[in-house]
Amino acid sequence: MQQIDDDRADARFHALSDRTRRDILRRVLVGEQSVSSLARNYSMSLTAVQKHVAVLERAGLLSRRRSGRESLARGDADSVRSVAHLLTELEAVWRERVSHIDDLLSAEADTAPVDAAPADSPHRKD
Amino acid sequence: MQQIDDDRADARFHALSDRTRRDILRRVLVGEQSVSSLARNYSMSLTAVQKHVAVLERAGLLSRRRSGRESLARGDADSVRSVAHLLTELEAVWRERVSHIDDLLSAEADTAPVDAAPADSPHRKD
DNA sequence: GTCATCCACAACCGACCGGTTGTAGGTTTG
DNA sequence: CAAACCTACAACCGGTCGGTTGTGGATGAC
Repeated sequence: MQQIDDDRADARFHALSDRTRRDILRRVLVGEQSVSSLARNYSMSLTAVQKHVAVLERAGLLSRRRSGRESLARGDADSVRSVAHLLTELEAVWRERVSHIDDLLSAEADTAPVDAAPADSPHRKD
Repeated sequence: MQQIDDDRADARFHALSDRTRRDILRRVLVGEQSVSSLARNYSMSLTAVQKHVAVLERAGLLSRRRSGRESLARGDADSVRSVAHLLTELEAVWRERVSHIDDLLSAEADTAPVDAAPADSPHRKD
């Protein structure tokens, strides 16, 4: 279960670690695009673009639907948001550390006499 | 210049695409850790952890400082935030598309008589 | 000084990545 | 129908990745 979350996170970050894939994702977030129309933007083979789209699809960052002979890709804004959320949680760990330091400081202030300035009003004499 | 931004984004997403590296980053965001103390948390060689730390350092997600015989790693919350910002920008592209659709809809509403239901109240007779 | 600890670096290995070419099948279009 | 187009997939190739072992050099503890 946790394993699967990690798998998904691995896949999403990996999918985002290529500039061509990020560009493709940007385009399909704006609107549905066929694989060939996407491929026309890049100086690589159609097969290469197909593979990039497949990587993004496996990561859940886009979905595809078949319309006649073409396969239309649409970006999934929710999954992009969920990756951003992972990073926010990471950064939150850091913020908690800061608040923990605050706790230590106020504990210090508790044990110390009230006259001792609690480190955020350093030299009031100025 | 744009190239360098892409290089950096590639490196950061790549660094984040491994669960061990994400865990290391979590730990060094809480507080400085030596490479060996980090390595004790994982069932892999010290050299492997060294390499993971090096990848995170090259991506700018952590920095190191030498203290005696040990090398202490500290997470860089700003760089984590900057990656989150990239994703927010991506998602913003999607939101702009939505607002563009809103524009189209209101333009339609302008040209159509007010009585014509604007496609989101399909059959009121029900 | 001796010994344990921490780190760096090189070499190697199997697996995966990003890209190519080639082949083939389904769908429009004329 | 034939021709053009869009996609799928297999096979291959050089390079990178994640991991290992081995060697060696600083630094700290006794």
